[in-house]
Amino acid sequence: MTVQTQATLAVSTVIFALRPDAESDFKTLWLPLVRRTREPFLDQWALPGGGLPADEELATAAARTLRETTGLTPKYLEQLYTFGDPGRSPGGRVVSVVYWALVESGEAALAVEGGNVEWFPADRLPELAFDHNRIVEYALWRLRTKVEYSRIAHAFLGETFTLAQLRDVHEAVLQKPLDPANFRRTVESSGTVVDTGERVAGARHRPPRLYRYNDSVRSVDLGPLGPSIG
Amino acid sequence: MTVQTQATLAVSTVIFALRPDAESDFKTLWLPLVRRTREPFLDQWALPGGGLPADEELATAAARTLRETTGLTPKYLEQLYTFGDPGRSPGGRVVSVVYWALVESGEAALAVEGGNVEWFPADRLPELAFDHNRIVEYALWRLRTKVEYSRIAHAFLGETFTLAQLRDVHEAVLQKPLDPANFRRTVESSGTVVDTGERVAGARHRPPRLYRYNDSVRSVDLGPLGPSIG
DNA sequence: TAAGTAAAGGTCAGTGTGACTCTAACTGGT
DNA sequence: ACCAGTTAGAGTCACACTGACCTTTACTTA
Repeated sequence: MTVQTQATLAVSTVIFALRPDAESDFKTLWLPLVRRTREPFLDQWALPGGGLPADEELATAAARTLRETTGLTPKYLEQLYTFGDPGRSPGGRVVSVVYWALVESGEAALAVEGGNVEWFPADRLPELAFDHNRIVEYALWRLRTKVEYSRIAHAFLGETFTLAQLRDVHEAVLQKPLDPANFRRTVESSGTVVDTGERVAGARHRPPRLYRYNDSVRSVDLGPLGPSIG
Repeated sequence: MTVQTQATLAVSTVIFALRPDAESDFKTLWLPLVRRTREPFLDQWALPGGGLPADEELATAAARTLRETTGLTPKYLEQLYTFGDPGRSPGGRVVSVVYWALVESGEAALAVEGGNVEWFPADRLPELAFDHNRIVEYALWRLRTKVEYSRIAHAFLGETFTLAQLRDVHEAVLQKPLDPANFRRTVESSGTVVDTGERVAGARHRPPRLYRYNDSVRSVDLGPLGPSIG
């Protein structure tokens, strides 16, 4: 006796990784897309996602469909927006709860590339199915303007990292060079990272310190539920 | 032949207005709640909202249900978050796309108060139906921390306003006093308001200028679609 | 006409940031 | 064994922004 609306509920995920890019001075943001295997938009590229099962939490469904289609496990996952225009999908109406996620480079390399999954640079995408181009556009904007992006940058990195690596992430997201000295000053005084005491060996220069993300400094802009995946 | 999930889709709206408050030095945020007329949570207070009709845009449905139950037409309406925990509603699963809105004081006074609609101060709410307390909490946080809050403050005011009125809004949202001189400097140099050339008559002091919101300076954080109601 | 009040315009000191310089510490090549 | 090259990492300086505070202006009411 539940009221049935005629809309289908789906979840999708925009997930970013960082890759070197011949076209840019910096690393750039890439994202995996999935080729559609049925109508509508047969054979076109689309965001990974799927229908919402009856008893599954939204974020969980997003993470699961992402894992099933691409093999990726994001380090950061947050709700982005819900798209529900009648007419955004030919055929029945689809309301999509879209998540955005970040994955570290090592993990990204393990993705099940080939076949129906392929990585694309975020600012040079093909024409996607549905309104997915607009969705990616918005996710990019959110990533770049997120006040707290300095707190989530480490999601692109491993457990420990050098300040140069962290700076690389920021430069990639913002697509502009950052002064190393100023960057160091800002990050160190913000308290978001902790010196592990260790250093990287085997470099051809002074060995840089290794830092770890400071968990005790919690970000605030994580939605009402916090990040769904740690 | 559409895939039917077993979830019901609904929209709700958290809408704020500004009111004088005996408990506070500043005006405070108030919001209208609706008494439920059926199970679950019969007779408890809840956010205005309703089911999503098959062919209605999400924001439009939010605005319509708000108007139908409270008589309010918001000046600002933006998507807040989508809540979809299985178990957030006893009975069938409900996925709620929640909007948050602002209404100017004059409009707020016209609301169909009494009966099943009543205004409550945002920080002293009764126990609400479903997870609505948490939703209001999050909407409050969004309002207060919104980087662009200076751009939406005028949604509480009429077409023209004095800087003192605008300052009142900011003080109410932030619940702390602001230096009039510094406030003026910041606002004037930001370009968000325009001097109309007119002044308010009949005050018991130097007559203040009337300002108008500068439409050409558009906010950026309006979601992928921009504000749904102008 | 004096008193009271808020608008409106200013000063000043502290803070954070960008641009830049300089030194330290390592490696690889000769 | 030493020099050249490289990056880490510390420091300096000027400038913009902000909070606190002061002064003047313009109006109303008693």
